[in-house]
Amino acid sequence: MDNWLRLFPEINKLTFAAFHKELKDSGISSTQAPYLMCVAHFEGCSQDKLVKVLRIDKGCVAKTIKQMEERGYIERKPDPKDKRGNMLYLTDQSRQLVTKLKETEKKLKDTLTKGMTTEEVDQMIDLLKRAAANLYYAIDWDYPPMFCHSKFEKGEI
Amino acid sequence: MDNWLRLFPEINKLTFAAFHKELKDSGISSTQAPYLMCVAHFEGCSQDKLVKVLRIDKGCVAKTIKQMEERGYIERKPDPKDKRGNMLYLTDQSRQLVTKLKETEKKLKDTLTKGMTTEEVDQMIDLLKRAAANLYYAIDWDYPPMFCHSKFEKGEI
DNA sequence: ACTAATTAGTTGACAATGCAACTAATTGGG
DNA sequence: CCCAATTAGTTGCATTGTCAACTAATTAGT
Repeated sequence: MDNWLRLFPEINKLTFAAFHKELKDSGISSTQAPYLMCVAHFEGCSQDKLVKVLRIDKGCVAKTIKQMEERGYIERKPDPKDKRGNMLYLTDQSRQLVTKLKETEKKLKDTLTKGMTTEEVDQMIDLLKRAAANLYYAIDWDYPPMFCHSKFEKGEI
Repeated sequence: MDNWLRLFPEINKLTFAAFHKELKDSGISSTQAPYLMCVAHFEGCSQDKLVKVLRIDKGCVAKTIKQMEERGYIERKPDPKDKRGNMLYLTDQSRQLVTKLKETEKKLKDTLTKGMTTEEVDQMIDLLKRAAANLYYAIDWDYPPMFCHSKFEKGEI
């Protein structure tokens, strides 16, 4: 079973497990963490932003955000410029969580790159970005990968 | 949103999408493909083998394998040496599918590594294996990653 | 300005996954 | 040999995710 493609789900699951461990008693699940981080980074953004950045179905985003709003982790205001849209914000409660999550992310990066030189880390990131871009162009998917600035307005992603 | 940790779920989703595209009319879903490939590689293995190799919950494996058996993609025989266990086999139907899946995997690897030198590909794989191992040791999970032979009997994974 | 196409979001059906409780078989320590 | 611990697998429940159909608002073509 020496198929290196399996390394991606493998690492994915391991990082999820790490988040899960850290967030056990925080009131938020490891699957919701990316939602929160995204809102933190793009405060006031639409739900559609999460769809594009996180590559999660819009139906799922709608349900999850609704739940997170009910539990007090996200505030949703109607967009004055577009009556269809919502604008997403952190709450006081979730702002603390975000700082904690950022620390967790940092720790996770340190763990993952343990024993690697800075050159190796840089090259790994570079290769992964190229891999993501390659896949995107081959697949003809809706949105370019996060790190492909090409089609995105203002290069804000 | 320049967090390179996001590259892992990103690439993961893109590869899944690629498989999804190829398997649209094959009778099997892109989530079931890994199950099939694993049984192909370890014919006669137990369900627990899939749990360890694919890092999927045993309950989920039980349900999915049951469904795949009903649909004629996997045959399940009782293990004569252990009355609790099953032994998993491909069927004639799924054997064809496996050859197709192997081709898809190969194409996907070619796509992903497009524009990379063989040295770069080798280094990427090496770095990913090290990352997976790092995470595993930090997290204290049940099973070592696929590419960590340490704890596995006979080095068969 | 009017219709057509697109876009943001919601909802419901359903598949996939994870977790916990459970059964039954096996292994190990005294 | 016997009881405790472990192991393989099943089942039910909750969460997360995808897909498709839908509403309502916006944009674009003519």
